[in-house]
Amino acid sequence: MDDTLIDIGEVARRSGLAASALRFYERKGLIRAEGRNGLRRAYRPETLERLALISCARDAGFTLSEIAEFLAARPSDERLRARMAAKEREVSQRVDQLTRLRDSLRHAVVCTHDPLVECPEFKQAVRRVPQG
Amino acid sequence: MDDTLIDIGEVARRSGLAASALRFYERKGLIRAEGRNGLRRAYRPETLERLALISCARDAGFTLSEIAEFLAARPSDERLRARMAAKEREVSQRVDQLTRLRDSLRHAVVCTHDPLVECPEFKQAVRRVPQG
DNA sequence: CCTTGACTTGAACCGCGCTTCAAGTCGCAG
DNA sequence: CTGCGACTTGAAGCGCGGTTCAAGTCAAGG
Repeated sequence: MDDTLIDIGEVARRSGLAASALRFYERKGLIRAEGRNGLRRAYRPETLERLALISCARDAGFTLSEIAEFLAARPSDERLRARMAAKEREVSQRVDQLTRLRDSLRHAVVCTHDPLVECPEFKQAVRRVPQG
Repeated sequence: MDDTLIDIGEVARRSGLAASALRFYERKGLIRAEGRNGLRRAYRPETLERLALISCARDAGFTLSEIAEFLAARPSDERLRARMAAKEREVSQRVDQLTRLRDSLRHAVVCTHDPLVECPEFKQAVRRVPQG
């Protein structure tokens, strides 16, 4: 019908996600097909962008239902806005913690402590963050 | 017997982990009790430090078996060292991505786009990273 | 028209990281 | 000695994020 629409195989290929995952996301309300070509789902190309965002958020530790909520966010939803602000603080802390962990790993690669886990420099990763 | 050893209930309380999780970690080889008091596990206080490290790594997205490997690392294990170097690069990328996501969330909190997900500034989160 | 093969469905299954349960053991206070 | 309650075990169960399977549909090419 509309050749600007793409089918699930192509979306899978271009997004790097399995077709089964795309159907799963649809059941969860994260994406939807614009229409059908016979039985086959026909997706708008923008879906790829949306999927990239979904993958990013999922990698960041968001659950799929959180992502679904955030994707539906309207500027008037103050409760959701507050949840996003909370999530922002959470992500900030994760950034700090991951940064320390990265530094520890970086050190581990050249460390001679035996076992590595005993190295005080390595243990930096686990340093208490103020207001943890 | 040895009152420097602490029992599972206290470890649970002080680590914030459930006793069931501690037994689970033991089965997975992540921690071990120094001895037993009757049937009861008796842990060395250093276990708490180790658990903090485990929690940190787990929050960072390491699987429990990865963590077990890394905890056992000896400086002579070159293969493991290489895996840690790889993990370091992975963590670096996650830091970058999370940083972008944090910035997007920060913006989302004050954004007026409707729906939010259409905001170009918000979409920064998903910006392609060179050599992704 | 007929085959091919990518799609469709719902349901069952998976690995991970635990938690819960049932049944039993034991240390310690009274 | 008698509870009590915190511990012990193995096995089963759970929520998440999907994958796999069986059986069926259908579009397009030869």
